[in-house]
Amino acid sequence: MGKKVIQRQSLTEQIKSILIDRIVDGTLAPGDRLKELKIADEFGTSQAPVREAIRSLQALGYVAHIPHVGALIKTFTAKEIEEAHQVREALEGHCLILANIELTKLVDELTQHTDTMHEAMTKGDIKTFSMADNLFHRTIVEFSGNKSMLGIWDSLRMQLQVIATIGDASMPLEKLYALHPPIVDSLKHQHREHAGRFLAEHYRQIASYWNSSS
Amino acid sequence: MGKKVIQRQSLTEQIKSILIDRIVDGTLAPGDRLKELKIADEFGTSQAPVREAIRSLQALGYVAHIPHVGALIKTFTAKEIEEAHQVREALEGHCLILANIELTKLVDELTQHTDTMHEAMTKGDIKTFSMADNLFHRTIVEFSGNKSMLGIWDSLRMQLQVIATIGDASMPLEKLYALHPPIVDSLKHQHREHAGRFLAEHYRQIASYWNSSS
DNA sequence: ATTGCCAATATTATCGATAATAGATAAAGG
DNA sequence: CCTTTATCTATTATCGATAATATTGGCAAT
Repeated sequence: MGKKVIQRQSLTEQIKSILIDRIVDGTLAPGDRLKELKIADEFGTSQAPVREAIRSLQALGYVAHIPHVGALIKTFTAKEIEEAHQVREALEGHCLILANIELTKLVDELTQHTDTMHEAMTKGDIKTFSMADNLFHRTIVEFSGNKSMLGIWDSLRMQLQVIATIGDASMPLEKLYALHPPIVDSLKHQHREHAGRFLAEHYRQIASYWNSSS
Repeated sequence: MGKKVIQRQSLTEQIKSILIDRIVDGTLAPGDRLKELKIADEFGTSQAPVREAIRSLQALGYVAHIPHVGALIKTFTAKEIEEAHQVREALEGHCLILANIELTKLVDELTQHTDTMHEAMTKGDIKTFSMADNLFHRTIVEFSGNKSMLGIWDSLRMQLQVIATIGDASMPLEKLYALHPPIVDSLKHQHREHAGRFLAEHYRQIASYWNSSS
């Protein structure tokens, strides 16, 4: 005990997390410009820590920095979004088919998520559904035990968040839901190749919906 | 007369590329510490642009930043290196099997690289061999047309460079070379699934060598 | 109206200096 | 002799101010 409970976080870190919160919750929308002095003024700091915080955001893929112009919250083209989907498909597919994982436990956890999705679907609760959907796929990568891969998977959140929030581009929950149980069932029977194929089908469907509405 | 050769690159950018060069060519070795004022002094600038350049390096995965301590050139654990391999395998595998690519052209280019590898092998030119090997795999991802994926693939260069330079941990060139033609041949016969399997085998072999020597 | 230029303004990039912090070293106490 | 605490030092973190650059809006010429 007696350790300093007050973990003093650097200004940069504090500013960074506040800005991330704002980006994630939409207070700062894609295309918005982050003005260093304005933010510095708001937090009562100098320009330096704000500048650093913004650089960190750039590293995390939240903003794009243009010299002598500043940082803009990233906007993604339809192509970039599709590309991100493909990357996730590649990573998840590899984990399903080749990674060294405990299938039984994975099936248990995935089942939980499909259950949640099903419940949210009947209630029409899009937000909960999206979260469970997201967790479903993340869990697959998580179970591979490959932290680097999970980090990369996570780093694509910005690109794919768009779809989750802009509802009209996503398919009906029923269709979306239906793509998941086959994956779990295949795994339940140790048919990892099959699971991989269903996963590919899952992403193919999403892509076609996405393309038809963009 | 014309204007001076306008120095359109910011100090930050200039410092950044110099530091990257030094990291890549080994002048700055893993574990080395980057001292802001020392570097600033060397370049005759203030601390600020150096600091920013270092932040960029962090974003690119070259250094790890520890608060109030500074930036250290990244060192990777055996596990992280293995993880990076798996990520590349996942991405390349996806491109081979599922991406929409021009197989004929890909085969052409891959053949060029295997030829280069073969020649370097007979000469015992490890460096050229490594470069061709690297290009071989990069080409697979490049042909998918997925820029985001290629960016991620590239971002793993640091983790895998270690193996290329530390020769003793890599397998004999002959063995390493032999893993590539089967992939090209499968593609030549449109057997993309086969190619994928040979790719997996390729990475499996490398992993086992890596493990036995670490 | 449309284009190109220039001044005015807003904003980033850089500076030099100071404050805060971690790590090393020396001093004090058992 | 060892442990703990205080002091010193090297380095990062932050500051306020200035320089460099982009953007905006007005004005003139066509």
